[in-house]
Amino acid sequence: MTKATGTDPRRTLTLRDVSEASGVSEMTVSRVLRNRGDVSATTRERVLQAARTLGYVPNKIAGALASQRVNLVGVIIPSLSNMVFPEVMTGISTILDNTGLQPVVGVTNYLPAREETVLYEMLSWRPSGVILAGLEHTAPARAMLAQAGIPIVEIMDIDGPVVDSAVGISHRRAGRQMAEAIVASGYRRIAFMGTQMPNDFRAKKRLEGFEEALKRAGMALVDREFYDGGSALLKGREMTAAVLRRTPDVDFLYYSNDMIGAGGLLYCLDKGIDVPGKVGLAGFNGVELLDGLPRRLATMDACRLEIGRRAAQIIAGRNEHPDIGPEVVELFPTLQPGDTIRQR
Amino acid sequence: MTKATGTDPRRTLTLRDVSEASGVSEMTVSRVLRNRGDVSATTRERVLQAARTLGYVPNKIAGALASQRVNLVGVIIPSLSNMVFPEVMTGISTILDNTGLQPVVGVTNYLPAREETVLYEMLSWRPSGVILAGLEHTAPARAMLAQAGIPIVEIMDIDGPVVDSAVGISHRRAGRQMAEAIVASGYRRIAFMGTQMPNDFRAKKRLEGFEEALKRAGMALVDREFYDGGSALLKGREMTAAVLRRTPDVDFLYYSNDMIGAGGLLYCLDKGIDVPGKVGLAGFNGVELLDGLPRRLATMDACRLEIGRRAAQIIAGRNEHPDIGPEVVELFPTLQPGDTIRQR
DNA sequence: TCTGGCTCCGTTAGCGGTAACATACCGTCG
DNA sequence: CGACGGTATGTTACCGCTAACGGAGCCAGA
Repeated sequence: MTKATGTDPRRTLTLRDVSEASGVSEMTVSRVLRNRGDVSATTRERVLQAARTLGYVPNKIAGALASQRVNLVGVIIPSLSNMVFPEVMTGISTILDNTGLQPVVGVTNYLPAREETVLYEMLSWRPSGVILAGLEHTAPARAMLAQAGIPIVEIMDIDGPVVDSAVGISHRRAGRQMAEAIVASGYRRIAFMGTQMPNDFRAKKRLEGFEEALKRAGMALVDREFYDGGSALLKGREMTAAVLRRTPDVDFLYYSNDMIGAGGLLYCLDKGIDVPGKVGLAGFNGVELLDGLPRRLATMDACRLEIGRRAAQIIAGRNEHPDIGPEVVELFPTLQPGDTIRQR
Repeated sequence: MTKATGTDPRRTLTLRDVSEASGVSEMTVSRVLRNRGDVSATTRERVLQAARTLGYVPNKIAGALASQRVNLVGVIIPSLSNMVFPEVMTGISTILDNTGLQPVVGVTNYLPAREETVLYEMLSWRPSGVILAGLEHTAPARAMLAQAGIPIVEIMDIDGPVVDSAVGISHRRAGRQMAEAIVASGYRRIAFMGTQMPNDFRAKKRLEGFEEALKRAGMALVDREFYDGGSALLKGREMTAAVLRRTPDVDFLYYSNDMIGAGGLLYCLDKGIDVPGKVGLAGFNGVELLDGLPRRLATMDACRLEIGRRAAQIIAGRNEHPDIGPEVVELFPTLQPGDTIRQR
């Protein structure tokens, strides 16, 4: 920012410039621009006129410092390329748009250390609240959250201890439910495919729940395959090919997300495999993409939009009424059997 | 933020708290925490120790106001659900990560009025630079950009007048190139499918370029179909079905983006249509998704990652050396014929 | 006429940092 | 031994805005 001397026309404008141009005090200008306090209609008009012709843009930095109020909400998510998170963002935005609050996104790439850094950066802007994905954080991050003195909402997951508020689903239960549905449909030789990522705790919990339910039914996974990086759709194809080759008598393929599931589905259809007769498939998430596939993949909706909305509501509510306490909201995903689990 | 009286342990900490805890002046603490100026190793250690145990998080609002420096870069994009933009974001992040600058995202939903609002909000935080998609802005937005006195980079498109700097491709040329390739492969009855969105100027320019090249070859589109909203993959199927029904002798389907193109491809394969023999297909963008499809859709890479990188480089460079002037960078997308244009 | 209560607007004192300058302390060298 | 330069720290004056309060002007009612 060029800081200029004297009458440089490109010097950044301040309230004082507007106040001089309109012949009132800075305070009155401030009041007009914030619609706060009583100002006569004529003065208001004169000030607005001056501000417009000058092209004045208020300095929120100074405003925030003086008022101790920052209309930002930090949102910390693992990734933007997952589609899941943009959708959560949409949910958050729809609510925040009516509140004067504004989301600011930070991305961690599933790295806890990065989450810590991003959180630190965000908190240093003194936001009105923080929404962050997951329950697993580094110890310093946890300490910062506890100290921050602002509403914190952990989203997506509720299987674990919560710092303050939380909105999410039980991934463990989701995995269990899917396993139960699969077993109930008569499938017996079940394989799993998913991401390698050690820090995708939610995928891990789903798998745990899944295996737990299998065990309870006296069964276990007959094969498993992991990937990391690359085009999920392609990886889904490749992993499916690998599993079918290695374990030809497999009769169900459970994918940790819909994208690789879709790849697997396309592969099976390519190969002329009878789906869901010979092999059943299921994914997780209910991504929009699935609607366009030749067959609807069985999946579970992760309530992403609703999670975003509820989280934003908690922040907005506690911002208005600071005496509201923390809250933990569990949402319940619905199983959508689609066309890739046989009905009995 | 709870503002507290007296010795409330949850009062937000300030430099003063750290300075008292470590027995030095606030200024010294400030120096330590910013790694600036000379501080003896012992004091430094003592200060850091105090800051850590207190859990002090600096207040960037105050810092920014005092130093007239804000390490934020505003990034304004039309949408997060397009995949194109997350990828641009990735490009931006990789560069900014090494500079101490931090991206802040704003989303416009392809609404010019919303872009204006978002821009105003961003500028009111006095960022070090702004990156925004497209060359089309409202008059007030354009005025704000011109006034801001910070580096501005318009990205994605270079077909038009630039406010300051720009990095992008010529969508008109891209459309033209694709048309030429299609015509050269012997296709003659070509249909177009794309979004309805009146504010997706880049898609519009591609179509213009496309039609222009057709015209030059003595041809014209034989059919066209638009959609808006919904699952792009599904819409691609539906539109393709509609076009094939309405214009059975069509021999090429040009899609404004790869997602609907993929839907169209899946539809054609479902129906057993000979691709690319009887009908050829092409999209635009080169999304990762395509790698997993049964056949590779012809497309053009829009250089998204590189656009993000170059834009960020411009901001970072001009931030370091304010005397560097504006710059317009044209990138050249490459046509990837894939398997859906017949080779001759 | 005076009081009280409005409406409208100005003054003052920060918010929590940092730039720029001042200062204390030390060793070195002419 | 005093002037000098470098290092390590403190002091002062803001940055641009807003909370809180104060005061002028005006009208109604006693």
